[in-house]
Amino acid sequence: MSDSTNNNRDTQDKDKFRDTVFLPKTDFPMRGNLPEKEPVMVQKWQDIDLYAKIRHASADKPKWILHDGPPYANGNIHMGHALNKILKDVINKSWQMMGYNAPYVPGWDCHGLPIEWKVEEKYRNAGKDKDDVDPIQFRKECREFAQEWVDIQSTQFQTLGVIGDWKNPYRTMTKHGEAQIAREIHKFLHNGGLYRGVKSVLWSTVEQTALAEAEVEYKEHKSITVWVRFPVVETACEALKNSDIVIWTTTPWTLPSNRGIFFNNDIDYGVYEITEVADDARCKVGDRLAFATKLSDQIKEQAKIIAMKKVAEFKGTETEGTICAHPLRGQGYDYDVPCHPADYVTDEDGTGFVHVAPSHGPDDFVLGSQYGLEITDNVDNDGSFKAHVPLFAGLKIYDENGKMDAGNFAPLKAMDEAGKLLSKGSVRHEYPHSWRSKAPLIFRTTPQWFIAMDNELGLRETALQAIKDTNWVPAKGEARINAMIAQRPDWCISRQRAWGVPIALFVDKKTLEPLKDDAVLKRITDAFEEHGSDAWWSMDAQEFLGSAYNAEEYDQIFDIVDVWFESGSTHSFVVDDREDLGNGENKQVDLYLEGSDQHRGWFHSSLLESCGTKGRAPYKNVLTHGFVLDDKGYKMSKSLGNIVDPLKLMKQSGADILRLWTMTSDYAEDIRIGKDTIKNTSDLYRRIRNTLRFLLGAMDGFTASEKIPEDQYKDMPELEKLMLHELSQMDQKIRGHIENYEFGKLATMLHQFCNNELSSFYFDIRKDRLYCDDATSFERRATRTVMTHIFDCLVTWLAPILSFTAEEAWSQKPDGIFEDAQSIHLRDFPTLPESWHNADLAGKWDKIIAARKQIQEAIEPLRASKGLGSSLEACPVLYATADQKEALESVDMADICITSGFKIEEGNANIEITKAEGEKCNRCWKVLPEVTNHANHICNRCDNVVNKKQAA
RNA sequence: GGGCUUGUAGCUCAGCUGGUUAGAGCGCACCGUUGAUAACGGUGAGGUCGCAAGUUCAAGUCUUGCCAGGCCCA
Repeated sequence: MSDSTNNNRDTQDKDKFRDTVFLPKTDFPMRGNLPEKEPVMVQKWQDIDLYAKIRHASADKPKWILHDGPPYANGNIHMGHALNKILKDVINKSWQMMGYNAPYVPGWDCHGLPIEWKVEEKYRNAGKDKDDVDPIQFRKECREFAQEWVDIQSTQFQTLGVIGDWKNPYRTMTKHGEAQIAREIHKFLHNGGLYRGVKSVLWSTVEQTALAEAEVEYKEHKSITVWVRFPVVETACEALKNSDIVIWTTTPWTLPSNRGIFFNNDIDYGVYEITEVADDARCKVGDRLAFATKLSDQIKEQAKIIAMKKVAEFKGTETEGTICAHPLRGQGYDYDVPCHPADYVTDEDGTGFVHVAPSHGPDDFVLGSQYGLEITDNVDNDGSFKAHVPLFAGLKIYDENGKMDAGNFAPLKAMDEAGKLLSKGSVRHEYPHSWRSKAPLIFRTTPQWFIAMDNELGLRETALQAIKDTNWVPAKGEARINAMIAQRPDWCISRQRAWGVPIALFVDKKTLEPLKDDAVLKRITDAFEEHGSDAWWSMDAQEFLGSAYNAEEYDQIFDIVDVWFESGSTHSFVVDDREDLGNGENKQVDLYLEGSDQHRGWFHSSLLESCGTKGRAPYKNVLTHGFVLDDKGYKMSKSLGNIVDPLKLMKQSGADILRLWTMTSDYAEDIRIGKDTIKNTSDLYRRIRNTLRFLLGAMDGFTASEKIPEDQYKDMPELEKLMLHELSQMDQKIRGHIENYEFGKLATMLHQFCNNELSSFYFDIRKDRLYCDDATSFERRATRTVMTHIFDCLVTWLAPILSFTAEEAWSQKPDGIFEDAQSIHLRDFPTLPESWHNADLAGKWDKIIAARKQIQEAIEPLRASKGLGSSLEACPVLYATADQKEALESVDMADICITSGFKIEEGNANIEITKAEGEKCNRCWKVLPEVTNHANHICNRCDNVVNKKQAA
C-alpha cells in the first residue's frame, strides 16, 4: 500500500468524522472591523434613545453621580479630551452596572477669551473694529460660534462610545446658567466675600485696555537702562551713612512713581568711594556709592569710574530701616523712600538694589502693598502722566504707535540735571507686547473685583477643611491643591471683556459701595433668566433699579466674571438645579474627574465657589488623571510633529482600541501613546475578542433545556465548579476595584483572565468535551452551561471598557438563555450565587494546576527532539506521594493535561513521558489502544456518539 | 527660578511597612497544532530597577545630588 493511498483514506475518514464533531460556530467575526461597525452602533444607540432607556430602567436605583467638568467649546477634540471622556464613561458605566442609577450629563464651558478672539478676528479681517460693534450683536456671534463647537464636540465624544444625555447637555451660556451664575456672584456680595480692590495688570496704552496673559506676546525690545542714585537720609547701618544707594531700571518712566527700594538679605553689599573718574563721567571724586560687591566691576566700568575703593561692607540685612530721598527731592518728590528686603532681588545684573513702583509691576505691587507703600495713580489710560504728577504731567510713555515718548526721556533728563543719574545705556531683552497692536505694554494697577480669602467669610479656612474632608485619588492630589489654596491670593473675578456673564452690580457713585438691595438683584437675575445676561446691555439701568434708586447716582458694572467662576458654579446651576442629577438636596456629588491641571482650575474654583456659598466642597471624591504624551514621553506639539489625533486613530483602529489603551495605562500618571502602544493594545484586544468569539462558538445551538438546573450544580465536574469559583472571585475583585476607584487594574485583570484562566486553561482542556462528547451528556451540558455563565459575566464586565465589542457580542448570543436586554448597557453585572465560591476546591486545584504545568514542561524536550508532536501522543507517568496521588486520582489528569493517557505511581517525585499506546482516533484524535479494533479507526467514546447520532 | 510629580525587560504594568536567584501579560525566538486557523497551545531568551554617592548586616524599596520628562506657577 502506498503512502498516497493511506493519506487518501485518512482524508476520507477525517472528512467523514469532521461532520460529526461539534465545532464552534458563530457569526461573530474574528476581526473586529471596528471603524466600520462603531459608527453604526452609535447611530443605533441614538435611534433607540439608549440613554433614556437606561435612565428609565434604573429609575428606582440609588443615584451615583459623576459631575462632568466642562471642556471649552473651541476646536476639535484632542487626545486629552479622549482620555478624560473615556475614563468618565468607563467609570460611570461601571457604577451603573454595579446597580446604581448613574446619569451622565455632559457640559461645555462657552464664555471667555478664545471665542471672543475668534469673533474679533472675523471683524478685523473685515476691516472693522470690535469696539464699534454693538455688544448684543457681538455676543450673539460668540454664542453661535460656541454652539457650533458644542455640536461638533458632542458628535466626536459620542464616536468614542460615551453614553450620556447628549440631547440635553449643560452649557454655561444658557439663560438659566447665566442667571444662576449672577445669583452666585450676588451671594458673595451678601456674604461679605466680594470687594473692589486694585490689581497689577498688563496694560496697552495704544488700545487703552488691560490684556489677559494669553493676549500677550513676548518679543525683543530695546529699553533704556538707567543707574540712579538715591541719597541715604536715615540709616542704622554705619556703612551706608553719607552715601547714595544705586538702583538700576529699564523703565525710567516708573521713577516718578517710585515709593521704595528693595534689597536682598543674603546679598553682600559694599560702599565705594570714587577716587578717579573719566572726563565724561557723571559722578565725581569723593562720591560714596552703595551696591552689590559682585557687581562693582561692572558698575565701575559703566559709570566711567577709573578708580574707587571699598570703604565699607555690609550684609543686606543691615539695610533694613534705611530711608532714602527720592532723586528729585525738592521738585515735588519730597516723600521718604524706605528700603525693604525682597527675595526676588538678585545680584546677577543691575546693582543688587531694585527700585519699587508699586503701581507698575506685579512684584512691586504685592510686596509694596505688604510694606504699606503707596499705590500711586500717576498714569492715565493712554499712558500719559496725570495732571498731579510734578514735572511730567501730560507726557506720554509711549506714543500712539507704541514708540517710546517723552514720558521716558523727561524723567531721565531730570535725574541727570539733579545729579542723580550715574549712568545710562540700553538693553535688548524679551518684553511683553500686545498681541493685537504689537505695542509694548506697561504694568498698571486697575480697579478689579475680588473674592477675599481671609476676611470674615473665612474662605481659605473653610476650603482647607473641605480639602481634608474630600477623598483625593490618587492621594498626592491633596497636597497639591492644599498648597495652592493655602498660598493663593484673593480671587480676582473681574475681566474687562464682553463675552461672559456680567458682574451684575450697581455701585453708588458717591460712597463707591455696591448696592445690596435684594429687590434690585432679583430684578436683574429674573431678567437674565428670561432674556439671558444680554439683558445687562440691552435693558435700561433704571429698569433694574426700579423706583427706589436713581440710575444717575449709580455706576453700572460692565466687567464680566472670570470663566473659572462660571465653571466653578456648575455644582449650583447644573447639579442642584437638574432633577436628573440632583435631588435638590444640596448634596455632594460622588465624583469629579479631570486632569491634574484642574487642581488649579476646576477643582479649585469649584471648591472656593462652593465653600463660599455652601460652606463645603461640591464633591466627595476627586479623581485625577495625567496628560497624554508622545511615545517618548514628550508633550505633544505642532512644532515637534508628534500629535496623535484621536479622531484619526478611531478611523484607523476603532474607539474600543482607544478605550482599551486608556484603561490598560496607568492614567493616574502621564501616559504615552505611539505606534508601539497602539500595536500592543490591538494585540490585547484580539485576545479578548477571540475569547468572546470562542464562547459564542461554544454556545452554538444552546437552549434552555440543555442547561443544567441550579439544583444539579453540585454534581458538575470539579473543573466546572472551579470555573464558577473563578467567576465569583473575579466578581468580587471587580466590584472592589470599582468601589476603590482602581479602574486601572480592571482591564489588565480582564485580559489576563481571558488569557490564563480561559484560553490556555479551561477552553483548551474542554475543547475535547465540547467537540467530541455526546451532546446530551451531563458533562458536556455542564461545560456548556458554565460557558454561558462565563459569557454572561465576561461580556458584561467588558461592557464599560469595550462598549462596542461587548454590544456586538451581546447581539450574537443564543436566544432564551440570557437576560432579555436590548443592549448590554442596559444590564447590571450578574449577581453570582454565594455557593459558587469554593475556596477548598481552589486550594486543591492549585496543586493540580502545578502538576499540569510540570507535565507540560516535561513534554517539551520530546517535542523538540521530534519524539512527540501533539500532547495527545503522550502518556505521562507521574510519581508522587500517597497524598498527592489521592488528590490527582480524583480527577481526570489526562483530560486536564490534554494527553491520551495518564498514570500515577507512588514514588519519589518524578515525571516520565511515555508515548501513548494505540492509534489515533480519527474523530477525537486521542491515541488509544481500542482504536485499532474499530473499523473506522475511532475510539469507543466516539463510536458511541456517532452511532447515537445516526440513530437519532 | 519655585511648588507638586514621574523614570522597573522592546511595549503596558505588578513589586505592601527595606530582607532569599526582581514578577505578569503582550511582543520576540523556537517548537507543536492545523477542529478558535489572519486563530490556538507549549517552551525560552530579554532588566547593572534613569545616573552617582550615602545610610544599613541588607536598597528597586530610605537620604542627598545629578540627568531626562510632566503639571501648575513665577
